[in-house]
Amino acid sequence: MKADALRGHLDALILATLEHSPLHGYAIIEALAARSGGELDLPTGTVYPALRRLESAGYLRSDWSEETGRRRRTYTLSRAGHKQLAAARSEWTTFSRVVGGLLGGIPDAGPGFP
Amino acid sequence: MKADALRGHLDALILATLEHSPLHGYAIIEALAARSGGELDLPTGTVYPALRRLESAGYLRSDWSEETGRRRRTYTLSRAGHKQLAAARSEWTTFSRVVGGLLGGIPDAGPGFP
DNA sequence: GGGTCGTGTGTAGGCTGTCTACATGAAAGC
DNA sequence: GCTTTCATGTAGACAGCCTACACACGACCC
Repeated sequence: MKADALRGHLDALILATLEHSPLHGYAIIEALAARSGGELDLPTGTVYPALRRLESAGYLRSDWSEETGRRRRTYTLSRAGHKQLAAARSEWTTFSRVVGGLLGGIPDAGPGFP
Repeated sequence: MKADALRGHLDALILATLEHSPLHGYAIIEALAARSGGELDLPTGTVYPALRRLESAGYLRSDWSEETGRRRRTYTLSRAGHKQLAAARSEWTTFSRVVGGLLGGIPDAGPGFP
């Protein structure tokens, strides 16, 4: 699945990924891939700018760590981020109901199947 | 709801709207508003370019009519359009399953809770 | 006769967010 | 030593939706 289809929903996915535990960028990509059953494979050039965007919007905080000898920037959901995630969930519910209704929708009125 | 969130799904909605009967642009906007329960209110500057895009992609055909004294361009779903709609439905199913799954989320599964 | 509202189609230019491609560097494995 | 994996990041291209505007005709009211 292309991230292109996510337009406007990627932020929510990232926030949701960080909901239970802080992660660094690379791990976020892996987590999304794992939790989607391999369906999502986001390029780094998509995720890193998104993280900086979310941080500058105040939804994430970041801290550098070097424990493993590798420098990692670990992102944590802020209070505003939690709030934003809740809002995003609600928006998604509306969105998927509307689109699903329109696409799946309208029990037929058309010529039938056998 | 903003059409901005539709990024990449608008085409599918338009095709679905035309599935059962041909409509002209203005009527498509009204139909989408009605069938979404007023949730969708697309600006003409979004829909008309989309229609031309879909036509030049071969998914729609258009015919001018002037019955009421008003010139209308009525769009009809082509065979390729029907096929595309089916593909879009299938994509939507995957997409909403994945995003819904990630957002609604997985009861944790995170390593290391105390 | 003039103003305004609803219907109807369309273009121009801007903005946002994703894409591809590239650059950098350290650790792990061969 | 060399390649792969982990890890972060930037630059520029591109698609698609946005706002704002322009045009035209009918109906209605004053």
